[in-house]
Amino acid sequence: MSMKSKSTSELKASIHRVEEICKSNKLGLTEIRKQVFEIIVKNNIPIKAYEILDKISNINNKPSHPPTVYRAIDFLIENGFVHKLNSINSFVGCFHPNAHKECYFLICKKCNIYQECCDDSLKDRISKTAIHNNFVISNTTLEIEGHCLDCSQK
Amino acid sequence: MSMKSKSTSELKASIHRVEEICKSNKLGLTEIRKQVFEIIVKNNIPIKAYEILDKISNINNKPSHPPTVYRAIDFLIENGFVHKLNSINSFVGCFHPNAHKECYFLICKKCNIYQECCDDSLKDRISKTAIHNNFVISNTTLEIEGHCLDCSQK
DNA sequence: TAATATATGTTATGTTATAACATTGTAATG
DNA sequence: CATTACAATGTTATAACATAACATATATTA
Repeated sequence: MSMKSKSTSELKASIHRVEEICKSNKLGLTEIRKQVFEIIVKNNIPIKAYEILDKISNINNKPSHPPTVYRAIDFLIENGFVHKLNSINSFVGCFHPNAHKECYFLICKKCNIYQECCDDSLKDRISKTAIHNNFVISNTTLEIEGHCLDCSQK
Repeated sequence: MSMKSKSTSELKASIHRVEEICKSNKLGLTEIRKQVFEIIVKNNIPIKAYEILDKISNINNKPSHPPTVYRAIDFLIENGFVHKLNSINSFVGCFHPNAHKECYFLICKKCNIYQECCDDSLKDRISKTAIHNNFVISNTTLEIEGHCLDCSQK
């Protein structure tokens, strides 16, 4: 699997999917939340909160404030539409929301492209590790940093 | 494996081990670096940089500044004596430095006790996932948050 | 000893995130 | 319809986390 960025149609589909999920679950996908989601998914690399803030301010032609952005992000994360990459304080869109609540990531340090890598065998292995330690998982952060194929060949 | 805190003898051994490694590798384990390491390992839960700062200031009876602490932390992380938990912006001591450069963690959200869980099968699984994606790993963050046995029974 | 490298001190500032409270919009209920 | 309640957003301020830049000190070695 390559780490190329998403196509326009993939982006559209992703946005449409979120709209549908919100509609059917009666989640308030307000204008700001939608704007923030679109900014995040259209960015093909992880984006920072204050970068979103700048973009939102530009779109709406008036300054926005951090809480506005962080609240929207919270909403999007709570509902599985967006993930936070703790290792780089950045946010990425989820391209299969509802498939699972946890996502694992490969993050290229050179080109910053990221890739979800949530295969079941990995999930199982983490689950077994937790069980082995009598531990009940609430959430998992797995972020693998390194170099993607393209960047490691250069 | 329980998540109880380390015994005094384990702490002493841990500190002594670091001293030995530094001596044999000619790493400058200065007074401040040693103080910061001891503060981190003696704390049986993950500790934050500014908590370390307070403790250092108290020990030395004079105010220290953030760069002093962050530099010491950098040194300790570079040499594998300490790890950062990105999901909670906190630091923990490593009780088997040099065994491997990566560590995986279970972190109890209730009592904050943490547990290293670096078994090979998990490491292999992560490694395979990377290979499958043509990805070359430089570093991995795996932090499993949830509840330990004691806290999930209460 | 002079030159160099390593570590620390100090000031300031950059970056990331949230608290607290006011205001607005909207839906539900009497 | 007015009232209440709730959800969302606006706004100001500040908390929490981290580093840049430059000065000073300490140790190493040519």
